[in-house]
Amino acid sequence: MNISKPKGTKDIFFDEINVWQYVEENIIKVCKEFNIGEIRTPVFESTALFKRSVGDSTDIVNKEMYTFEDKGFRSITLRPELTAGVVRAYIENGMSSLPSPLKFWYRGNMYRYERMQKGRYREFSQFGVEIIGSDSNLADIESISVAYALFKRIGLSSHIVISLNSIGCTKCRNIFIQALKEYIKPNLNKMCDTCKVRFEKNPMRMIDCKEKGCKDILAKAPVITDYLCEDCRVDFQGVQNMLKALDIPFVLDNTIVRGLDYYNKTVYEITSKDLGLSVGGGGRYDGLVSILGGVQTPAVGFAIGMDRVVILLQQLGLDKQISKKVDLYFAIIDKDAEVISRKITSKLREMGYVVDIDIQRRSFKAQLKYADKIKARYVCIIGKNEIKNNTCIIKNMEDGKQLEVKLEIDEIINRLL
RNA sequence: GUGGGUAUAGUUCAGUUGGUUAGAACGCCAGUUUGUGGCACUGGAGGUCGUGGGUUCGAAUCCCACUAUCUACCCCA
Repeated sequence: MNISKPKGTKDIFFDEINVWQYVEENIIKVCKEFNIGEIRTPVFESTALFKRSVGDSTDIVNKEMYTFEDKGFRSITLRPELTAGVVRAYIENGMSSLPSPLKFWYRGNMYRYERMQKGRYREFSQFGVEIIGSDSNLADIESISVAYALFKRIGLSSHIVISLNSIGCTKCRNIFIQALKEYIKPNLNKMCDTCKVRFEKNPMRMIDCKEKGCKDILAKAPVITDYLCEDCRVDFQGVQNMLKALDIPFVLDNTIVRGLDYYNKTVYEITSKDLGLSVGGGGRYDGLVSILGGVQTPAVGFAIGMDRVVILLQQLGLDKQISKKVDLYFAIIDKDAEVISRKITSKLREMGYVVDIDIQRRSFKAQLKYADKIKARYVCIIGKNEIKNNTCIIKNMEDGKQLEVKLEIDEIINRLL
């Protein structure tokens, strides 16, 4: 083998794929319960879509996109996130004329050209929900509820923290930015280089700078929540009250500003204490639909990093509980049993049992050994004697006890517990 | 983009001051008498020593570059 997978990608199989499927199955269940429909959009989109939506000054657009020119000289980008694609689809398919609000969920691979690290890949998978058309904070609540319901369903709700903040509307945010800049200005030369650039281009992003010097200066900086206009303040307070009433735990964190430009009002990040990593985030993006050429439409959404959720499940040992088992393995010791055992096998499979069968004509001993290795709960043995008597032997692999029964579906099923 | 570590069998790793045919454990396959798994014993398969250069009579071992990987930044999911 001299060809290996591209940097930042991975192969998923065996135990790990079980964990992925476990999460995906629960996503489908939860979304169905919330009456959220799935949407699938292209893996690649026009580069302009992300430049306009995610924002020119963001790291994603500046240095992380997989962008290339196709044979028709179009600039194409592998999606680094999916909100932009969903909103594009919303506009392009005239969904504004559909009953509002619309709720979509998605699951797919995203691509960002980044240096690899724990839980960070160049091809990674996100699950997300977008609610388009409601300007009420009940929509914010709904989206947070979905995220929380999923974590609860997969047994992680006590391992995550929802950090909440409001970054206001355009009006009050601009007043805040003025105040922030005035405070920073005298100390600007002490700040890091990226902050100096952000001071001009995207002052909000200075707030979550991790640089020590910047942190010290920002510790006493004005706080966005003090500058919210009456509307935004009431809206944000309403979100908090509602979450409390619904017993969805959260903490307030005014350093959360999100790395994408399209957010406003309530934003949040979901982090794992065990991993020390963000596993998801979201918020309101009332301006995005109009930025992309649609009529002004309010919207909220979030995305969860599936890779990190899977890592979290594995790290907590929850993955072992969801490993899949084989109900019944057919050990065939006689050629005359090959057809009949296969007929029974397919009937059992149609009934939903997980059934495996020898496909190698190996020795009986080897077949039992194999059944043991794939963790078969029972083995059905059919050899010369059994064929002659029209019977089979059902062996319980846990206690080793076995019983001869008639070679009939019902008889076999009765032995499987 | 920046800093540090690592790279030998499917996996986890040994490999002496550079010296014949590169090892172990686990895993895999098979056998230990004819139809019974886990335990034990025996045997077998499996390695361009990450890639390419260089030093040397001789390189898994020393030097350089590249690549991959892990980790901390940056940022995020």
